[in-house]
Amino acid sequence: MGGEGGGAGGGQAGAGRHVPGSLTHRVPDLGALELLLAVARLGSLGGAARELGITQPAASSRVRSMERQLGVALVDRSPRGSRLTDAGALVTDWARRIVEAAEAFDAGAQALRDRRDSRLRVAASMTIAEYLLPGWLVALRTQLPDTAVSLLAGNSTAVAERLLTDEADLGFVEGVSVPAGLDSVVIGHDRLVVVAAPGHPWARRRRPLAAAELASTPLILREKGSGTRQVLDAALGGLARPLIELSSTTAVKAAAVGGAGPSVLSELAVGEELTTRRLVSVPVADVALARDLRAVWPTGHRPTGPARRLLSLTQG
Amino acid sequence: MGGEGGGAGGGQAGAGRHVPGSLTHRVPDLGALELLLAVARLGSLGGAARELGITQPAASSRVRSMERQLGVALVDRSPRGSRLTDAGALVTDWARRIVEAAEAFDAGAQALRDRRDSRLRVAASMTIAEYLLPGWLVALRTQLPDTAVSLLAGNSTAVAERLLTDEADLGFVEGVSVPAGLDSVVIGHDRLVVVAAPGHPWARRRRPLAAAELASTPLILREKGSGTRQVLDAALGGLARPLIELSSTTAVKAAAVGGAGPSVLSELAVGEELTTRRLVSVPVADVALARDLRAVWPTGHRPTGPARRLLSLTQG
DNA sequence: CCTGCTCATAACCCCAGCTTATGTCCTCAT
DNA sequence: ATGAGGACATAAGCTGGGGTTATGAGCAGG
Repeated sequence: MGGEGGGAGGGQAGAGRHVPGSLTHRVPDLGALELLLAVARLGSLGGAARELGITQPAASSRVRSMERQLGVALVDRSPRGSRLTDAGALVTDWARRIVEAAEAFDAGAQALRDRRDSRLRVAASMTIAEYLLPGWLVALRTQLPDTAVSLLAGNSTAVAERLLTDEADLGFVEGVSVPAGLDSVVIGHDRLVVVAAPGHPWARRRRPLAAAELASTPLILREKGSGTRQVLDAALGGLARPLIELSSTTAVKAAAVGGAGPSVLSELAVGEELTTRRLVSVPVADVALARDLRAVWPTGHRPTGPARRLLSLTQG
Repeated sequence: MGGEGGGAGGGQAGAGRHVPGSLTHRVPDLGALELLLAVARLGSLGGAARELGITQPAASSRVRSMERQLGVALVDRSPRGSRLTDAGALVTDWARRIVEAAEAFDAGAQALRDRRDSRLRVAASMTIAEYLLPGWLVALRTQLPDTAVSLLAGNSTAVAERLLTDEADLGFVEGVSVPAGLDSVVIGHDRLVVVAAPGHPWARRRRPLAAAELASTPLILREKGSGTRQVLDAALGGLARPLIELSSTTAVKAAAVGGAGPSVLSELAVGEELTTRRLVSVPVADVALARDLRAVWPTGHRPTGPARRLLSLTQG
């Protein structure tokens, strides 16, 4: 059952150097990955080729060069079809994650492009636009393939304004207060979580952390003024002590994962890291770090049509 | 501020069609995305070009064509640098997820290629190899850039055998029993979770589900014989009733997200869907769905060197 | 034994993306 | 002012990966 590989010619013995030569040279492009997924699903190179609208030789050669690039045999060709190797199955699963991320990217980008004149105009806060909306859009697309969605990202006030001036059909905001003139429904919660690398002492902690303790410990934080920083400061009473201040959520995450220290981040931003245990969430006692995520619309104008459909996708 | 775009020429009015034309034509390739991240980080096209080892005109044209492709202005060029547009910032965040998935892919693929003659040979069960290992390898690479890691995926018995015949330095298995002749340490838990689409009645449920109730409800399941199916059957006493049987975890997830019905899946497989609320976890009362994830090694041969380093990355 | 499915190989074509060389615009220091 | 320097844009020309058509070769089943 091993992740078998073999095949794929001899060539360079030895180890895998960490060549700086960017990913592009070591990871097949999206087209190839999609092709691989299609082969996995259909069990045939030719079939996959047909599905992607290319010819069979093209598919054949593409898969072959992918195998050469990776140095691993991915599919077992036989005169009556192709099945994935064990290694191929693994690779395909990893590939699927790339493709899913690409689909989310595509859905988001498309919404960003089609501004006015779309059949569904959504206005959303940054956090929601960043982490949640692409997934919803991918789902919506399976239900309403022909609905053009446009996305406008901004803060709560901007979202409210767009709705009230009828420049958007549906809005999403985070925070406790609902802007005036809008009806809303809670669709989820954004919780700030205290996180640490698995090696950090706090990671083993079972007794919840007290607010005072959190406030007195230097943390890896976003710069002052950022949304999450504001919430944290408010929850602690303006006391958060920075260990380092970084200007992007990603940089903060990277520092925390690297063990530089504990941090406080939106659950949405670290969900992945938590389930794969690159970061561990630390229980907290008496600090209010939860915010509601709400869908909003102008009072009275209950969402209908595509807006209603999107709304139903987001609700529990 | 709004996800501003504008710029990028006039051209086709109209909506966003859901052209089947594969992702490749709508999502920039990895090279372009890396370039965008570099521009975001460095604040300059030329700087980014230098970092990626290409020339400034190449970077300039690449970014431009990316903007043309997406129909959104991504960077604000000025004679003293380039900053991201608001829309650009959003796009960059989505791009980052693709690139991270690609890095995991790369780390995994590299480990799959470098079989013997590597300085660290890891044997892992499928689930761990699929969901956890790539992340660990990415992290390990930052600590030990020159260590070649090889990965062999199989079931517990295969992992044990590799370790005992000195074909692997460190193993990872899931399950309750530790194969004979191996020492182990628990590094995490894999819990099967009952999941449903947000619209499903169970999604709103607060009272935990009883085992009997779960056993009597038709579920979307992997085919009989799969790992997760076995665990579930065992926990329920061989009683799980299938609504549909599908042959891949992905297919099951897709069906569940689509609202076909509730399902039971590994927490690792649905972590992402849970945090973005495409799926909701249903509380369960009296069913034992947790398995330990363990690192294992031959009794006595405590991991040292790179193996120890990897182990420490995985521990809480 | 032929029909029909699979995959492989060969010869050719095209365009995306690279390079080098040069131009424009702005800023800052002399 | 004026010239040096940084950052981006434009213009040529080259190259290779990925596509196409055309054809061959294994294996299954009527």
